[in-house]
Amino acid sequence: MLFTHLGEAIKDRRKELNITQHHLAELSGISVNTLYKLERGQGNPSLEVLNKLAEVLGMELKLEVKKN
Amino acid sequence: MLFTHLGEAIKDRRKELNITQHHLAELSGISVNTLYKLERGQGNPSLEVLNKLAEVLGMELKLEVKKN
DNA sequence: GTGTAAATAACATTATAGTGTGATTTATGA
DNA sequence: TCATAAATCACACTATAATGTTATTTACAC
Repeated sequence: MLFTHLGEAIKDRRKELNITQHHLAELSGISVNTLYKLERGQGNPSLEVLNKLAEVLGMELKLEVKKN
Repeated sequence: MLFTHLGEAIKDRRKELNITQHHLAELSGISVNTLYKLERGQGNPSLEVLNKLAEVLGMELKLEVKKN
């Protein structure tokens, strides 16, 4: 529930690139289980996992001061 | 080494707001140890920890497609 | 509708993040 | 210089992320 947002961003990007969970997991060096849960907003992924996925997906993780 | 970037962003923001590690940890509901390691680029923080900190610091975590 | 691949799911095990405690070191202000 | 607070660090314990295996369900091409 908490991380649906990030999970969907990853899923959308994966679909965009037309690769399967299995394939993305393999390319990123993480397990399908971890990816599957992440995409569904379950679990609490580590920064390492997010970074690995971001790299393969051509994405970047940013931490910025919120603008009003 | 891996996560120096995020760690520094958090440390800088904390300094900006003039609060101590102890205080920020308390406000965020995480331990000082976890925060301390994160700021130093050690460890591998979970998304939950990053989100808790981001909220207190008035920041947001974004995952975006990299632009060239 | 049958066969195949992809996604969803449960579960036990292993690796490790997160915590609490206490000690040491580094600022910092009186 | 002395006292106090903040930051750094080690370490053992607990909670849980990540994995591997297997099974089930869903989607999709033929």
